[in-house]
Amino acid sequence: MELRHLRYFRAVAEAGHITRAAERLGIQQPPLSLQIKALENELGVQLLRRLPRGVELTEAGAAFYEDTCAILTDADRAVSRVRRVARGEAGQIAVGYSSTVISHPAVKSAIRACRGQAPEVAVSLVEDGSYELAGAIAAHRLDAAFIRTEPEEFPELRFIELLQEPLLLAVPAEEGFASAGPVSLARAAALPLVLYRRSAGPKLYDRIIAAFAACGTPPRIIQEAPGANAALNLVAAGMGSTLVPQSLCAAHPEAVRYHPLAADPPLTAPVLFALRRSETSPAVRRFVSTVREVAGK
Amino acid sequence: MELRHLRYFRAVAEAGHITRAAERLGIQQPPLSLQIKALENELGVQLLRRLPRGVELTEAGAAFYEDTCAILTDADRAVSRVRRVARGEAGQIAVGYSSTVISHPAVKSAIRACRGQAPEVAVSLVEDGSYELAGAIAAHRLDAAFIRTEPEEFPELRFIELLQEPLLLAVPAEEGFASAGPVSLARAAALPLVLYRRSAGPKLYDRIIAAFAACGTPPRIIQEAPGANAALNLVAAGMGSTLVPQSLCAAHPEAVRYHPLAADPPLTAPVLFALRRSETSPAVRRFVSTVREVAGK
DNA sequence: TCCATGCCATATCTAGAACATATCAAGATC
DNA sequence: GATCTTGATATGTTCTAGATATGGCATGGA
Repeated sequence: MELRHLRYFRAVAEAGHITRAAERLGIQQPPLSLQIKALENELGVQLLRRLPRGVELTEAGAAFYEDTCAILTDADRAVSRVRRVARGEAGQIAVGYSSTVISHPAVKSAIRACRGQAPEVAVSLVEDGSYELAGAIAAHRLDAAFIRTEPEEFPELRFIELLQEPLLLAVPAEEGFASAGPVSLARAAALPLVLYRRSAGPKLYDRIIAAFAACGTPPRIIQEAPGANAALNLVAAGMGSTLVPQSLCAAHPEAVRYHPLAADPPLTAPVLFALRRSETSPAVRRFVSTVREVAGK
Repeated sequence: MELRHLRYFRAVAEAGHITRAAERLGIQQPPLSLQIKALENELGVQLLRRLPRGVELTEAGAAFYEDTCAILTDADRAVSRVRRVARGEAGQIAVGYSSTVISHPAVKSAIRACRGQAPEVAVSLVEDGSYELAGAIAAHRLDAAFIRTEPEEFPELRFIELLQEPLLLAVPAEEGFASAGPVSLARAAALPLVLYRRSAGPKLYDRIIAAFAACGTPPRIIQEAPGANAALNLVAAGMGSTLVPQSLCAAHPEAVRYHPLAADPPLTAPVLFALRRSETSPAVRRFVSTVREVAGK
């Protein structure tokens, strides 16, 4: 049995005439009669009652007509679906993010843009640390990720810098400076600092330490936190101050005050986009190009 | 696109090798390669990545593989279903019954036997009067019916007498005879009678009247009821006595006493099975033969 | 009663497609 | 670098879908 038999049978069932169905199908009547008979033979079932005028479905034929229509529409749907998947308009992608990037408006709008452009792509989001995310991408558990720090150990991955955002000084509200204006590194160094631990992002960590050192005011680090969000929580609790990427400034609006940092060169934290160099999935490639487009990179 | 392409693609996807899939399919490798390529061309989508060892599915190929399997199993199911329908093992039938036959054990067991033999046949049951049921069968709204009276006006229908059951005398409990034994027609004639109206079943009605007349004791009919069940309700209310088919003797066990009728020849009511002479549906034909088998007719 | 009409079935032919055989090419493995 | 594995290509053969021509049968009108 082939789809041709089903297409022919459907046409005959709907026309009620073999001759008329043949016209609609663009073939002649005898081959259509033969094909229908071949189908009946293979099934071992009479599908049509031949009447003096036209044909009508038997009980079995009526049941088979239902299934025939379902199969043919499923086949059509499968064809259009595979084409959409090949164009990256359907499918599924798994995207990771580290906790300090998801609040950045550019990241949010990138993900929103993807959903808008390819609503049939199911995007699943996973939060984890930069290193873990990179490993998951290399192991094909994820397809891409927004991270802060570029791990060195993954030559098969590519990292695209989407943006640099300034670091802010986050101070407990009750100890805040009078003005909301910029604060110099020297003044910041006078505050007791909570900082995330170096292993969570050594490059930025070293840049911060070096910046303080450059203006002759080594910072006073009184507490280490596992990450920037944890450090912010400690600030909110009044334990000290810290430096966080600007996009976190919506956190703890009551308990924490955020001040721009006056530093030269400015202290900034990057948002990186990680993906496999040899990516084949059309949905992922489409996602990647949308993200780069939105970020202008 | 034909089912052949889908069968071939499924085999290749599952084997991961074109050559090995060709073996399983019982064809040679070159035509299989060509068929797969033809499928890819028609879809305009690359389904396979050709590797040094075998092939693997692309994203689009994986999506298409899912749909392919669904379509192929649907096609197989459609084939087996149409065969079951043709054998009368699946489908749907609409059966009618008049109110006084459904309680007969032979009717119940006939319907139960059909459900047991062809559980995939959906049986819908409709209650109505004998004339209405016959009309519905002739109009193809029903397929068959269990009735009491054979209407004359339907030459296209066949009526099979499944059984004859004796009539019982139903008497209000407080007026019952002392013994549970048979009651002669003459004694019954002394009671005030409730009888269903003649139009509901003229043949049996006339037989009853004639039987009374034959022993010289015309009955005293004090009330007419639309049918036997309604008459029984009146008996239960103490309005009088009536004659009902034996299978109704489970009704009103507290309020009504049932006595066999001593009459020669015995007064009996038939159960008829009505169906179209030109029935084509295999499910209905199967139902009919099961009913006749169970009834021994 | 006869003929015209409409529609499906049968017989036969042809062109195209599916499949087989033989061979090649590319990458992997030793 | 030789060999093996595996898919691609080239070419011939078989089978079958479809075309053409014709027959059969029932219906409807003259």
